[in-house]
Amino acid sequence: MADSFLQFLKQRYPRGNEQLERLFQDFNETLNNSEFSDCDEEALVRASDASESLYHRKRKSNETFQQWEKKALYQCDLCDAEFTNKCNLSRHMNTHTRKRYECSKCSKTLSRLENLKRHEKMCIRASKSHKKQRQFPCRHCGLPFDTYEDLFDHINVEHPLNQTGGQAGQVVDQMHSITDSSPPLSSDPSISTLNPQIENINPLPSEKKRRNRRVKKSALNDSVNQIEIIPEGNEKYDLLQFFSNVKGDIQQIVESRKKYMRDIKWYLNVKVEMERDIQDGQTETVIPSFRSRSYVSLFNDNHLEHYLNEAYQKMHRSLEEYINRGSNWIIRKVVHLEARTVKYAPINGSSYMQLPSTIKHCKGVINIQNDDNKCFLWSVLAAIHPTDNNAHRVNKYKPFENELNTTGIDFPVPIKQVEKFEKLNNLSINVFGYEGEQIFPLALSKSRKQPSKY
DNA sequence: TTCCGAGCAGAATAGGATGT
DNA sequence: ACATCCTATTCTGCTCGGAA
Repeated sequence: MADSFLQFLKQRYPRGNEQLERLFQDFNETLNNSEFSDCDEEALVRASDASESLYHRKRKSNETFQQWEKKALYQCDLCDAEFTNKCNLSRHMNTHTRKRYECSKCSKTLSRLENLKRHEKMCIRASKSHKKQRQFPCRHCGLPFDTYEDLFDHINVEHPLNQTGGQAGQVVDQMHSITDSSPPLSSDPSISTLNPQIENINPLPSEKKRRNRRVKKSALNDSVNQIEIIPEGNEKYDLLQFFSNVKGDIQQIVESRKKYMRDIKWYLNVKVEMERDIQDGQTETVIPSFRSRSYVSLFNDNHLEHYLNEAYQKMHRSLEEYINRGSNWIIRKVVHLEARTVKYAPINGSSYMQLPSTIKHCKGVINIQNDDNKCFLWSVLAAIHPTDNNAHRVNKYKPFENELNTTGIDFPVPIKQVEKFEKLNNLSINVFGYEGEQIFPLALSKSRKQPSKY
């Protein structure tokens, strides 16, 4: 009761002045000294009145403790944030789905509609943006577009494969096979059309056949899942057409994984075979991958289509940059598109879990078998106090537990507190993640005062 | 001259609360 | 449920002064 009341006071006056903070402190000490009994509500309310008289908020609430206690608390499933108002919880969820609102004047995106409106009032670049040259002209008709996404849609609708004569999506009678020696794709989205003869003789695969072109791989009890979609017919030679054709497939894959895992993280990866001429008439062939960024799709969000468009743009842009940067690379064919999904769980250091075998057997990682939430602490101590035998046992590090200052650090340690921990203990710490057989940094030390100690 | 840190201002983020 | 206002906090870019 008393603790609960103190929590009420703190919530009601979240940013008290110095005097009020002192009062909280005294009040807390009083509680600890048991001068108040837990049932002495009247005394607590008197203390509340005293605190209220010290702090005048602009918008004063008349809510009583009893009213406050009755209020339902709405908790976010993803980050444990609590709200007294359901609407605010709903609004808060946008921070997880990363919904953005784009300024029509400068294309900047903001997190909330109201913030966008405020921004637009101040946006001094309005007049400039109207004069801004559109960056993505179509090479077929010259029509300019603001975004690659718009250009992509335009080409798919207005200039399909038959731009120079064929209609790949409609001609179904001529079933001549196509060889991999067909002419290469252009790197420019607006000239994605290939040899018109090929377009005419090579129809798109039937829907039934297309369903059979998926190759599934999974790991870690199916929590990590990869589905490869193999291009067929002209799709091999027209990346945009391929993207357009498999969009439904990807949507279906992501939706079904969401049904299975609830919240998921996913990304796309396209592999493209490329070649170039080298000396003496020989050619060099490579199969680079072009990855989209990672997306989080929550159970109830509906931004998949937008994410897909963005993912396609990102991959295509990477491909273009690769070609422009490289030495005479030309595209031979699209090998496949991978859709990789993994269960989404917000990152926190937590307890022991088995490592993937590739990491487990590399002999370079200590996986401490703790049953508490202090895996971060044990990991740091393992680096400071290396041991030859049974390095995975917590007991090896318990004697040193008090060496580290963990004031104000939560366990499991959130990524955002790593820097605070570094400062408290004068250490440099890097945190890495592992997903889809790739290691990536989650937190890199900003400390410049000394080289990485650990 | 360059680098670095402190301080400042403006903008963005996001929670509390209220009105419709 | 949604729109909106208010506002503390955080982020970011810029300037400036001191030290090397």
